[in-house]
Amino acid sequence: MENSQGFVQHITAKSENFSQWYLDVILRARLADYAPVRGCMVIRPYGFGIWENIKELLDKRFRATGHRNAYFPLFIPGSFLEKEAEHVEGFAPEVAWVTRAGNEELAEPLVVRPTSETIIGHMYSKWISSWRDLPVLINQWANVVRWEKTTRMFLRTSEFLWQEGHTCHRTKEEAEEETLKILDIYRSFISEDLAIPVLTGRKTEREKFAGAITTYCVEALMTDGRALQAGTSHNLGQNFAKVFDISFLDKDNQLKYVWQTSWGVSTRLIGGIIMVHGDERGLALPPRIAPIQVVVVPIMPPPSQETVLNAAHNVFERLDKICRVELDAREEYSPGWKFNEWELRGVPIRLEIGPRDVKAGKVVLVRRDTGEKTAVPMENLENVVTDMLSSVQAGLYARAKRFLDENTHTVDNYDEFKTVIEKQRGLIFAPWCGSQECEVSVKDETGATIRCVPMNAQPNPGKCIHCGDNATSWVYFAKAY
RNA sequence: CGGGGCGUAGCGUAGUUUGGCUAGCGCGCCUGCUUUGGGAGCAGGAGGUCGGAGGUUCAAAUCCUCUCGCCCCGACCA
Repeated sequence: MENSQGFVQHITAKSENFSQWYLDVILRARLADYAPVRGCMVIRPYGFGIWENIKELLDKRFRATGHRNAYFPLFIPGSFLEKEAEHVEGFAPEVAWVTRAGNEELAEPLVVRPTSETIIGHMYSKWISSWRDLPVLINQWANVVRWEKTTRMFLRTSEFLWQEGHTCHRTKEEAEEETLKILDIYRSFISEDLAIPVLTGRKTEREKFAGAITTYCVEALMTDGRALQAGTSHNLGQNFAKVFDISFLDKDNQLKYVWQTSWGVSTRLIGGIIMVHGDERGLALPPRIAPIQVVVVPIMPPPSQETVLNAAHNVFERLDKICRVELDAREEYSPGWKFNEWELRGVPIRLEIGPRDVKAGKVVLVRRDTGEKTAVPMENLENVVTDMLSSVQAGLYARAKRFLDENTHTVDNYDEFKTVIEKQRGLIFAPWCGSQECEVSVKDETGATIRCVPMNAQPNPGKCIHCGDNATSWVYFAKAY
């Protein structure tokens, strides 16, 4: 794309100041705005449109695997949170409390849910009594509140939207299978629908969910070289079942605790989309989740106004049957202004139609990922648009995949490790002895954390990057959001 | 939570050091005419009391105290 700087007058250069660029894109593309409450944001219609598409596509995948949606209360009795030791310790510092209603002090203070394991566990203990009641496969789309000290739009806000799945199983094996099944749904959803390549793996003891026995995760690499945890799937074992007494009589007439899982992704995914696909011109949205997939911009100098507008309406009607299309016929903005605006807002395909095109029976298509322009005969319109939407989706994925590959470094000595983290960032694949001491030391000394232990860890030779003892596995390190 | 920076019209800012403001400018907005294939032009017009509270002073955007919020770097964290 030539002259890319000249067109973008309203956002900070991505190469100059990534953080500021990120915020500018969000505000200028009208994805979200600051709320009058500390750490909170308003998700505007365009940003919420992305979330609605994410919801729809993910929900389909959940339903297809037997999950059903439900809704549990926003308020949780304060005492619930304290029942699971690790869980309290993990969440206590960031929990918001309700202690008063009107002028009355509440007999038992309530917490605003930071996550729903406890209250759902409480209900499950009422609902489950026999092995025939299992499995329970419930998901909830909800808001949660975590009083974070440092907030950042979409990545970490005091309140955010997410889905949380909570399941109960008869056996340990079934629970593990569910945990991994969900991890795979996340992996395929994020790579196929969001066009973001991810790593899958297991969290270390230090990084896992408070109260889980194992946490699996999908990690993505942002274009500033930092990793983003995009989703997690936890095997909760029987920790919560024991605390909330979720038990059942098994086939062998023995009373047993259920085996549970929980898993979630949040509006943070939108932050990931921005940071993976965005460029100097602003947002670039993968077609599958773009609220507007094609924007029709008519170019109508005076004598031809009616002809062009009619043709544009006709094109709109045709495309409306096959994709999410919008006609931008506003007269108060020039075509050039609209081009820049819709690029900033990340619309995958722009369709230009002017007097010359009408005369020639063509339209011009411009794709957001490459800027490439194509003149298309009117009669092929639907086919070409459909193909181009797939092609943009694939193009964005390919570009992100190339970036991930080029920024994943295999390193086996600590000096090189430190240099790479400091100068190039990205992911570092390195051997680790498995001790928390080394994990913490590396973090203190370099700022990098272990993002995940890969799923199919081969028996690996090698010496721990930090202490030099025999490595138990090769793991991915990165600076993370 | 620590260090640094910033809050003046919808947005971006000048003015703050050295109080004197009737707060200046650009974009955007409104009206009209001309325009329309990469952020159109001209003319006219509306809009701010300087994040908030208190104080010093004849006089405060400007000085002092407190407070709220945002950004950056770090710490912490699902």
